[in-house]
Amino acid sequence: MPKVGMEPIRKAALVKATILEIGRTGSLDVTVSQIAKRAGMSSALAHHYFGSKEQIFLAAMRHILSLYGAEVRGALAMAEGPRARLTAILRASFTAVNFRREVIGAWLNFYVLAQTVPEAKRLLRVYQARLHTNLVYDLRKLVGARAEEVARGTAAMIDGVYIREALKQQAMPDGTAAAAMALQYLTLELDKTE
Amino acid sequence: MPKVGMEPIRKAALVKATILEIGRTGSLDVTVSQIAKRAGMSSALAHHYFGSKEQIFLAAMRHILSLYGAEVRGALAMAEGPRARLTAILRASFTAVNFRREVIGAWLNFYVLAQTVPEAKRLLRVYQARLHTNLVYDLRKLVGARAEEVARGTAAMIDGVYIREALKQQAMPDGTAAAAMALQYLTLELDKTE
Amino acid sequence: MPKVGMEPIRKAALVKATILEIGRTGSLDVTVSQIAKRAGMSSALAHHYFGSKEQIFLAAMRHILSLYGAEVRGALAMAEGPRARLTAILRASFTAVNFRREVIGAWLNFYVLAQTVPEAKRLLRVYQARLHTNLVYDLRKLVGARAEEVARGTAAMIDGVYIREALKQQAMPDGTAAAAMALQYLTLELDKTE
Amino acid sequence: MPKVGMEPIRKAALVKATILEIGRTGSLDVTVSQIAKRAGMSSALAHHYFGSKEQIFLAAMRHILSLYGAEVRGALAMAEGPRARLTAILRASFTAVNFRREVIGAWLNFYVLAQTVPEAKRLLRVYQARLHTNLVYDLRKLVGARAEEVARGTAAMIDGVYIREALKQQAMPDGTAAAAMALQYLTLELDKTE
DNA sequence: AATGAATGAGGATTCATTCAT
DNA sequence: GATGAATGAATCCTCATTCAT
Repeated sequence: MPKVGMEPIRKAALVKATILEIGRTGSLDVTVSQIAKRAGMSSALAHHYFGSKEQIFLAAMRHILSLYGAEVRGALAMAEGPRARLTAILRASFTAVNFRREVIGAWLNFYVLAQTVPEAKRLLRVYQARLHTNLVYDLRKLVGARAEEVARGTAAMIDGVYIREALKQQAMPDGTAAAAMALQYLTLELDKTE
Repeated sequence: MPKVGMEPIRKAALVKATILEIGRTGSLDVTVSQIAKRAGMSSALAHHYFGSKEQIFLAAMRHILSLYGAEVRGALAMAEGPRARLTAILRASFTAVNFRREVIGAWLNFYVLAQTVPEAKRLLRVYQARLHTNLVYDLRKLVGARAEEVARGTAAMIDGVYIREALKQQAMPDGTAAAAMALQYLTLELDKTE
Repeated sequence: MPKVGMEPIRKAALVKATILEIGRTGSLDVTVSQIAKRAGMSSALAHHYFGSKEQIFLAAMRHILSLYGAEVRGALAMAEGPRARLTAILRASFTAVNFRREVIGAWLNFYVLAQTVPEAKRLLRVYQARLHTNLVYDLRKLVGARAEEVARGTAAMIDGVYIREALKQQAMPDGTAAAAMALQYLTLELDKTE
Repeated sequence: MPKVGMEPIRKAALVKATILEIGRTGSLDVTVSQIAKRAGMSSALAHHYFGSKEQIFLAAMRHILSLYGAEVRGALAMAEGPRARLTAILRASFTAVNFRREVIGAWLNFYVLAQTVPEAKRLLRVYQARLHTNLVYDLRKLVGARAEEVARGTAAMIDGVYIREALKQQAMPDGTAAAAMALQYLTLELDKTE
């Protein structure tokens, strides 16, 4: 039996290792060798699969963004009514899957990567656009014309909570508390207009 | 008598150049040579005055943080009453001096630097602590026990607005709009309790 | 299957090149690039295998010391009786393998290296201790209580002859004459007590 | 009053500082700045007086060699008879002035310098030649034809004792013991022929 | 006389990337 | 598929030396 189907396994291992390494060091100054080592292979193989370091980073970004997207979709599927849906989106943003030490560190660095690498910027904008659309969709029903504005505020709050968590560097981020902070803002906006 | 007194001039030029370069490239991957060149001197001289690249970065951070501090102090000096003071703090956060393209890019990267360099983390924490104290001081009078919570929310909002601006990369950041977004949150909190 | 097993070959080539370069220039101010070039590879590869310049130097030292050790052991294996053994040790010290231009130059510089690099000092002390032990072992039988003293004198004489040879810088060191000088001292000591 | 006559003072201070620094670090990798700082002046001034680092080193060498020469001359002046004179020369070699920590370290490094800098080699050869002449002069009367040979052996012994002391790096070198070791060899040679 | 200012040249080290096997 | 081998390019940093004052 030929060793087929290794590609997705290897790639997944590299993506995971990349996030861990970026999260661990808190910086993009991670070498391909470090990543490959943690993924249990040679750096040459990493290049073989991804072509370049930049592509490895982008794959890691896509992974995190898709994890996030999945979490949000899952949460939305169970929520009934605009308010519940909005709450679900926010909660999903601070789930244990997303609001982990490494992921938070990676997140911050992806913002930096986006300053340099166009594709990274594009990815981040896609994420922002989706979040915005999702928020506006339900906000429209609750705050009408102010939906856009409130959506922007909410998104800013989410990012702000993330970035501040990155600085705390405590062992275990408290997703619940973080979600509460973001929810607090949203609630104020909603209750004001209701 | 030797040519004398260049040190502060050179250092200031380097700090300025550092912020410009970090802002321009949107990353800490800036070489000392680039910085020195932009500051109109050799990289050797940059090292002579600062000792290391890290120290150059830290000096740039200190500069930005002190600019920010000055702006806040200046605004506070003219404000009467807690509400006006809180508004002043927020407005100061998005003044033309602080909310410039380069500075925003630098800000983001300083958060990254703080993940690696202890002194950078310390500086950022000092900034956060000061902001927190300032906010709580006036919030106490307006929202009482919830002061701490609201202060944290406000700070998160400020950081969130900054980080999102970094991604826009438009020619001229709109400080007024940014301030408005942060103020909106604060207003909601204040009006709720009043 | 990758090209494999180059490490020992490369390392050996680098060690040899290091000794040659130090011997040629008569100083430790040799660049890794020079060494690597002479060894037929890039300086990056030299670092890859040794990690640092210091490690390259230490490897070269170990090589020379082990050559010396082997020479002494070989000579001792064929010698019968304490006097013959002592003579063998001295002769081995000035064998063609050891008493070469480059090796003499390297030797001197290793003494300098030992002033700065602890591991180098340790290596040199190990060499001295072994020589001392070897000498004392046989001297004890011939001069009894004075063995320690005579051993120290002999060792000093060996080092002295080496250092003076370094200054001559003639094309071909005369190992026989050098050995004779050291033997002369030893003979005097032995004959005096006999 | 103009500040005249500073030159010899400055030069002397630099020479002293050079020996101290070389002795302290045990290597020639001493910067002009370090030397100048220890001598209480700027590195620019050091260059002003000596022209180059190499010249500073050479001046330091000359100083040490002349100290040594003076010590020997002084000792010879008081000695009566060939045997006493020879003893005096050896004793002078390990006087407190010469056999100091820094001076020993400097000595070793001057041998290294001599490998690179022709003038340094010349100086060292002059020293060796003088010592040789001095020794032979008196040895001739005591051992006749063997004078040359014994002189070379004695000189080697002196250098050997120095180099080994450099490795000990103990706080206070024991000049008396060192002298005794060299004298022991000489005595053997003399007593053998007498 | 004296020094702060300034730099060019160089050197150790790192790393993404390529290649032969 | 997989990796050890190999390197060019880059970067930080140091330092002897020069210069203007």
